[in-house]
Amino acid sequence: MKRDDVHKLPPETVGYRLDDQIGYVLRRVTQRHLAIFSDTISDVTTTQFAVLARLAELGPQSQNHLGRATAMDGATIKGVVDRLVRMGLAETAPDPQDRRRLSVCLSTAGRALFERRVGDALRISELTTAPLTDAERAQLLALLTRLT
Amino acid sequence: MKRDDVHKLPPETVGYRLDDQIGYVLRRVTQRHLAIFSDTISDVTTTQFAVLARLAELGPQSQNHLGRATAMDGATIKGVVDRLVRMGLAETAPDPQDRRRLSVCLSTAGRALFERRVGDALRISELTTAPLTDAERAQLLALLTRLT
DNA sequence: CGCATATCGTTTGTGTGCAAACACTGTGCT
DNA sequence: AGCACAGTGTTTGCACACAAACGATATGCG
Repeated sequence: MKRDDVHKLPPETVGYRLDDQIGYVLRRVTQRHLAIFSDTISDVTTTQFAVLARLAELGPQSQNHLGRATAMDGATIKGVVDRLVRMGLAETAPDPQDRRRLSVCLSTAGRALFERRVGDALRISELTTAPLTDAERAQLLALLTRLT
Repeated sequence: MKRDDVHKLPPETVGYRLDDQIGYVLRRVTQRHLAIFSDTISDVTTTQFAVLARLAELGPQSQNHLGRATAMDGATIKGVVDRLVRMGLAETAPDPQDRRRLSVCLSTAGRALFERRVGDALRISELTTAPLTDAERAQLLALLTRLT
């Protein structure tokens, strides 16, 4: 780095290594995880599966509430729900109690798909963390959860 | 969960908690990191900054090679480079040696921006991992790197 | 030399994600 | 009753991210 310094990196840039930045590493790990997911579960995406899981867990929800429960903003959850409805995995209905709300629930096919794939979903989490021991796995999850 | 089991979660779904799945946690941590980044550096996005950093580090690169060096596929790196060029932060030129290649390099403004923001970028990584101690920070990065 | 193969860049289509603006509905307060 | 305010859903615009298909160019091998 001292000699032949063609690109003239100034002193300020010393100490910055892209590969050590948490954001860059997060992006790369996410990429690998998404690849593992789509290799295993090809009918829905990660976010779509998250919505199915929450609906199975919580039952019918308003679209906005569902978005908060799955960490998606209004515009995003709308797109996801629209696609799930188009695929016949979810159904929507206006809420008679509150006419602002759009109630979202699983269809029979959606529930069946979720139950059929839950095992695969658990295996995907294991595959993603396969290079780690069980203890390290738990540690990683604990550390990441604190950054939420 | 035993009584009044309206949503009839079958035995298969026992043991699946969305909040414990590595993919879901990764997505949430990434969301928080992106928010911190754009609060601190508003002129470029995380991926754009990664490209600037690599160009500063490696010098002029072909577009495809630059994509591999920043973990982006061909379609993605093209979009990022196009936007950087439009913003005047990068420049492209045909490679005389290999006419398939499009050589990409930093502009003067691009280099200046990178040097001006490197300190902020480091601070963003610290802010993102602020809930952790230094030891935990290092541990997290080491664990994540093994999942690349 | 000529051809198979690989690489490079581009385009199109689909699916997240966020910000901002908008219309409509509910609620609380006066 | 009336009005301000908050919540809900929708739309638009921008920015990744990947798959697939395509044309152009390079390279290696017979």
